[in-house]
Amino acid sequence: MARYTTGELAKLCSVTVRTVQYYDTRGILVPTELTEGGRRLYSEEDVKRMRVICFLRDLGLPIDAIGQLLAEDDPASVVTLLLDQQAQTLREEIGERQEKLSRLEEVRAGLKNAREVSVESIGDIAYVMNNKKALRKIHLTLLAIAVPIAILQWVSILLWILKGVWWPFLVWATLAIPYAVWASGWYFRRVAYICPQCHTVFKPTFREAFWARHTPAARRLTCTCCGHHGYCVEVAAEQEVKADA
Amino acid sequence: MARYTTGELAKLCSVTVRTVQYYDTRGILVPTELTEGGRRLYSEEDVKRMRVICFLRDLGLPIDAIGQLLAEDDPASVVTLLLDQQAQTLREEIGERQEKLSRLEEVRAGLKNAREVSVESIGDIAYVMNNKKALRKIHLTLLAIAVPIAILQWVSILLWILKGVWWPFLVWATLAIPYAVWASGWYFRRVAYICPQCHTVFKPTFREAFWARHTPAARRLTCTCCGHHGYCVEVAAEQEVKADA
DNA sequence: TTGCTCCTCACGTCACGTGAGGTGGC
DNA sequence: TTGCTCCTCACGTCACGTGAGGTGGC
Repeated sequence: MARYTTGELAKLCSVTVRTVQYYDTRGILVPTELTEGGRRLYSEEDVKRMRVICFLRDLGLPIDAIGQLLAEDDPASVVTLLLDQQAQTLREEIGERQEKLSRLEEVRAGLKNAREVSVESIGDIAYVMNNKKALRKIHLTLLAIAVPIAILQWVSILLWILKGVWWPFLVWATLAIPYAVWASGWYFRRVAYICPQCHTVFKPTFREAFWARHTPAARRLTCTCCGHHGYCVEVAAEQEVKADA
Repeated sequence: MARYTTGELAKLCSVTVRTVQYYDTRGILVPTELTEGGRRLYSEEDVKRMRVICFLRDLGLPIDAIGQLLAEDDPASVVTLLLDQQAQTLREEIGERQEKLSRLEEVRAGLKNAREVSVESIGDIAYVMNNKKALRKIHLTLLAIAVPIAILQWVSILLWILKGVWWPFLVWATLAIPYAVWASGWYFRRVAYICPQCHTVFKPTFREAFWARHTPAARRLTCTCCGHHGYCVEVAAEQEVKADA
């Protein structure tokens, strides 16, 4: 009967001697024989077993699970479960990493837009990203508020032009202006801005915010903290401001 | 100036107290102040820094890298590199896991076809999977050998039917039969079979293999090791058999 | 004084890698 | 005798979790 030393087994299975020794101490693959000098000797069977261990290990199974599986009287019942679990784990790990990857891309995009790359600007990007869901909710709500008014506007205008009926437009105008002011107030109570200079989250006055130049994501404001004037990225306010603010 | 205890900071950043302590010992986030009693006190700045640390950590960056990044005078040059590296790492990890996942599915399919689920049958599946590339190469070579002969066959048959020229078919037939025997010999010297009973890789006699019933992946043979008769999965032989075999 | 929080060791996780110092076997 | 292989500790990896045993601070 052929006998292999630790080193020979290691070479046959493309692992290190240390790995073979480790599997012995863990009881995953115990040598068939020991020399008087205490050296491990492995049989042909052991080589096959080692190959199975490496194969399962390379699928990502933990070695303890492999050890238990190979010690089982009836592996059939365990192995399918184990493989299913592992498949599930792998899918989850892939999902996690894809999520991280897409967040990473977002950060890279954020850094390109940043004035300077500092710890604080990374903090700003983190803040904006964590805040995005809340901000989107506010935007969607505002849209839901604005859409019916816009519809009424166009209906009244069309009535005027096509039918010469002018009074619906007058009704619309008298209602729409206070409505728009109220909606703006509602909106600015719920959002805040990040100063790119001092990185503080601040709330501008209603008047300044209302008339300020803006892009879809930022507004040209004066920071209430450091006085810096420039485009500030919009975020959802931490909590609604109380009546006195 | 607001000061936060370890527990308060932990709550604000949704981490454990132990994590906060750990980041201190690692020098990633050292508290601004210590009480006389040796308790850590963190400032508002520290909270922001902790948030950045957690944000970057959640992208999968190692904390040492985060620590170095935040200690940098000019993070700009480092941060892009670091993020690019991390993106690369994540992509590789996703690739690895997808590869493992597809191998897992293969194993599950293999187990369904196995007669019984034992350590040896897992070994067989591993063997077949590792062996697949070599086997595919043999199959493709055989195909390359067979295709020209098949073309000649059809050309000669068509000549006979359409033009009444019969002699090309005769020439084809006299050449094709020895050629086919030679090709079969070439093929069977290069493949072997796994016995589903004793899990040995064996080579049948040419005569038995040539006449045996078969499917695309298996052949009905008698194991030269245990005498078991039944379908045996085809694999590429470890090395070409020498002249005397 | 009683809870609660915080402190510092120090071990455990997972699958080995990497020496250190010694020895078997050709 | 000389290399080469193998042996057993034992520490290191990574980011903390989990007690143990003690103490600060309200």
